[in-house]
Amino acid sequence: MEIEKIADALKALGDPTRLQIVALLNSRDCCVCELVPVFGISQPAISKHLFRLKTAGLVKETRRGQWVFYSLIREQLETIGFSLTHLPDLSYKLKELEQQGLLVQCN
Amino acid sequence: MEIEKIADALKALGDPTRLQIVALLNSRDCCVCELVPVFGISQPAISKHLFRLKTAGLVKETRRGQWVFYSLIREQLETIGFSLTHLPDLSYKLKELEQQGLLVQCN
DNA sequence: TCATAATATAACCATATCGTTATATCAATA
DNA sequence: TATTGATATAACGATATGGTTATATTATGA
Repeated sequence: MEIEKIADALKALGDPTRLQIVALLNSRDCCVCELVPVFGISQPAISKHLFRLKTAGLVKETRRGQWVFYSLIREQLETIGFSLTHLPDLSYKLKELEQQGLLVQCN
Repeated sequence: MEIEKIADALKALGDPTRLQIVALLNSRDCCVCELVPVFGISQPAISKHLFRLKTAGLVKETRRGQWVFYSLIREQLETIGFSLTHLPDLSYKLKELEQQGLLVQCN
């Protein structure tokens, strides 16, 4: 892959919110409505981050009825030479929200 | 490592010039005066990119007399989960400049 | 010690980035 | 079909980024 494309993907990963989104998606696919309450930012901000990751070829979306789920494209991460194994497991954030009843039932 | 630190290092890598600098340093340590002619940008611009990489903990500097050589901190790249093996070998750029006599004799 | 070469820092500017709020789009359902 | 909920897009603003030129710093050598 051209070095500019790799740089673009690394830049997409080089934001704390997006990198945490990627870490979450590493534990399981997530719906936009699940990601919003994890971070203290607006739904449009989350949508834009997801769009940025999608543009870099790092995630793909799947609509399930009303909801849109995002998942990692692991081959692309492999292609740019980035390994997820060094990222912390953030799935506890989703679990906490779920226990507090702050997640919409989207699946 | 905290995810913010990883994101910061990935952001440092997420610029085409800096990623190419890293690719060059992967082939051998380089002096600032060698890097300047490789890219079409000014010496201060190169210095700032190197400072950014240094701040992210990705490179270190060693002064040899008049010249300052930069080298990769490979453990840090490993720590953030980034592998250099997918980067193209850019050492030909230095070789071309050398053959054209456009490199200062700095070692 | 003074001139020169290499590098770093300062000040500045144009553009990109990342957030916001408001609004549009799309699917589900009463 | 009208309403509601989820998501995307538009428009905007504050700050970050990456380049420039000018200047300061540091080391070498006549």
